[in-house]
Amino acid sequence: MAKAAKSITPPEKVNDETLRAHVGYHMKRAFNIVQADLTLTLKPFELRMLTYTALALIVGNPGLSQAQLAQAMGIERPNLVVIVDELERRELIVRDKVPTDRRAYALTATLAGRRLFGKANAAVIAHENRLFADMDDATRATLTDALSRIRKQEKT
Amino acid sequence: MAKAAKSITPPEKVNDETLRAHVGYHMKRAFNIVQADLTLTLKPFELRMLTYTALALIVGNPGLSQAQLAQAMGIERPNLVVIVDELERRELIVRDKVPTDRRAYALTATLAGRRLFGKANAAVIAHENRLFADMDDATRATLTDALSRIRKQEKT
DNA sequence: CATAATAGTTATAAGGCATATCTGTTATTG
DNA sequence: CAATAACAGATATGCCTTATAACTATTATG
Repeated sequence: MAKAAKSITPPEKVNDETLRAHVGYHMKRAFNIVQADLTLTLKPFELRMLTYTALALIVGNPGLSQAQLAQAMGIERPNLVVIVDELERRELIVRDKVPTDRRAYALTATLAGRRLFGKANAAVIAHENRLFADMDDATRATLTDALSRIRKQEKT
Repeated sequence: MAKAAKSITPPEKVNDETLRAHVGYHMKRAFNIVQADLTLTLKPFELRMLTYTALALIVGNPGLSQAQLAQAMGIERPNLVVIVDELERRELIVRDKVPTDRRAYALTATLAGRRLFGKANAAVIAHENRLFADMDDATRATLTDALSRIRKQEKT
């Protein structure tokens, strides 16, 4: 009974029974933790989740257009612009003109970009191994599979 | 081959193999979908995820203080103020003075608040059943359990 | 060719979240 | 017990994420 002290009004422990009945509640709580840890993990590389994700997709899809990238990231084009701006300014990627379509840019990672991504990605893998340390591979696979099966509903 | 059209540069389908190796990536994608659907679900009640959550916790913990609520929701006190303001303005909750501690407020849901929450919560349950329709109860339990086992790491 | 559609951009706004700071109030402690 | 620390709530402020509207330049279409 360390510091029982002065319990203001009702319970010391807040009852969240109603919310715990919802899967989405657990998803949010878990993701908050993962996200916070990921932010710390990426900080040494001066990357945020969004810039890391964009860089990952550009590295894995050389020549990608901004519209494709925005679509893949599930964000709107205007919001992607500043992300691509930042990666370009840091010379991690280049915006090349597409000869066959002068409206579009072909995004490609530079050598520095690929190198930084390699290091950042290794850190992210370590971060995940740390966070999911007490979760065996089978459970981890089940978790991943269950999550990836959640899909948008068709609007009948 | 419906609309193959004019494939700008590289693939039609963006390769996110690297990202798919991370559980957090699947968590974010899945949560985005759940969150978007939840927003639509709560709209008829003029609730957002945060106001719904706050209301749920106040209904389930009558007399809760704002500090306790903020801590339970994992947000900072200043951000809770506006949420509680909104619920109070809509007369879904009341801020009662705590006689034993004149600094604190005891939050309690009004009858209208409890009624609205009842309806909203039923809608949220329906929303989850819809989203997780193709997931059997065992998988759903495994998912919930795996998610709730993700914990903040001790900073050795 | 006129019009629509597309790629990228700019401007703008709203929501979510954090920090610093302030006012009262309560707790601690020398 | 008076001085100080700690706490509850509130205000101000700023950053990040995301969305929409509207603009330019270019390409596609009827």
